[in-house]
Amino acid sequence: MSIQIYNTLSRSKQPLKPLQDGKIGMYVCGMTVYDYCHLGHARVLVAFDVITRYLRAKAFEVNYVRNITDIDDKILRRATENGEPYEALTERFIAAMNEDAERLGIIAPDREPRATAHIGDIIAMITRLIASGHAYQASNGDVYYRVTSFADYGKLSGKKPDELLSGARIAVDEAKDDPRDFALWKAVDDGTTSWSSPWGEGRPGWHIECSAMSTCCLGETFDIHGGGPDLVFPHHENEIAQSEAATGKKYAQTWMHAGAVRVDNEKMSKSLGNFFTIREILDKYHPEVVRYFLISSHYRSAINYSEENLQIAKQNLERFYHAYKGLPPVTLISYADLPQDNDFVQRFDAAMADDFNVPLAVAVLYDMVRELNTAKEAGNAELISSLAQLLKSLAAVLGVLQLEADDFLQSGSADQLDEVSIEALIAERVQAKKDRQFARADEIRDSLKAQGVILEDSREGTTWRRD
RNA sequence: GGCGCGGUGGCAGAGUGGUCAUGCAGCGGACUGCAACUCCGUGUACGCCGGUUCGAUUCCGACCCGCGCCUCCA
Repeated sequence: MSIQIYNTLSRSKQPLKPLQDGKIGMYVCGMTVYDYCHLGHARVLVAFDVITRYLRAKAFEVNYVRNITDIDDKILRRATENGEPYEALTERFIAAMNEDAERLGIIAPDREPRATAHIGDIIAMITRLIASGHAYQASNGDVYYRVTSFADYGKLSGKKPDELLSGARIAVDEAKDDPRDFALWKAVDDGTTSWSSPWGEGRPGWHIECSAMSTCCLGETFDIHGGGPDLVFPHHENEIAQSEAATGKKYAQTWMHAGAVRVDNEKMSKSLGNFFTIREILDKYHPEVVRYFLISSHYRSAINYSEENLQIAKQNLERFYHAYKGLPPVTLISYADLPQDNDFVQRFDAAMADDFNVPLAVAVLYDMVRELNTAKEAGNAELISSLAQLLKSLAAVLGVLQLEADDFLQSGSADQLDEVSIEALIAERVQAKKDRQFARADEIRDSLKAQGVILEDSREGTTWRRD
């Protein structure tokens, strides 16, 4: 069965047809590193992580490139505010980003090009655009892209150039020939944040770096270009204009965009100031809870951040990890080696092949959990073992459910009641129960519960988890 | 104003022209000393109004509402 992917360019699902058999080049717009990543960034990271995992599971050789924008007006402004060199600022936030990504279980991209390391490629592309009449140097020294020179301008975002002109929100810049034109090169000469170019000292505009880096890493035409929902226009539209005008070839085959993260039904964004950083959420929730929350809706639909929804994600994961309790060790099976005639495998794969329908794939996992729990009650060792192995192997494609049950269920912060004390109280309660002193036993259980520890009795003994 | 996306049971969230999503919560039962966990059972859900159809939540049209982009943002 072929994999169907929704393409923003065509506004429809299309079968994935790699340019080269078995290989996929994918470029995803990454971070501008002047602040901590927020949950919206996490959404994009997780979405394309799952996509990459699935494509690799299906034996595609994925070359995943995710850039880092490390030179930009916002970076420079923040560095000035802090009174530090901009490189110190960007290095710090790159490190923070890597830390956040790792905690969320994101597999590192194959390449992480930085804008400042590709100034030569950027200059080369701008030179090409000027030579072909798609760009010009203005009187202020800036180099601009001439939007009217590209007939297909607007094809990604569905905008018409004429309507952009009538919109009152485009600032009229005297230096530009046309208000719709955008900067490829900004003329500045401060000795520290500028580079030499045929047009004098300066630094690149925002959009050109991605055209240059993607072409550099993946070629002039490649398979998938992804990013956040607010990049469709103008960023990705401008990338297409630059790249296709420069090369005369189709740029990306498929454009994929993640859905927005909202707070109180409003988009979470820096400009609105209503964002939550990944690390502050991770202070309150286990990383897998955050990851699960982010994949529990389809990657293209909007999700709403709320404490309640995170809490529900936590409860959902608890159900999964409960099923793992008391299981024999599980060895993962690679996706290709899974039993292809198995109903769960087929349903899971069909869901994922249909534009990465993770919520539907997760529903399959729930069906497996029920069957696993039933097998556990029946004591069917063979079935238990095979279901557990299948469940964990499929979940690996989503990057969840890879921990040991207690590592998830008993995880908590340092200020909570320690394990030794909990175990001691459990031992005391076991004795009380044996002595049929149920009042004392219940007292211990209630006391632990008040401290966030839930006890569960079973034939095999008493286990605990944190609430 | 232009362009686009969406409105599914208490909540979250898939999906389909005609018996099931799934999870959480609720209710009933089993299990339990009592719970928790688990299992079984349980809901006249598809914004509104028309149209097409033997039959529409699913297709078509109008309307209402929400959201996004059009300016830096993932």
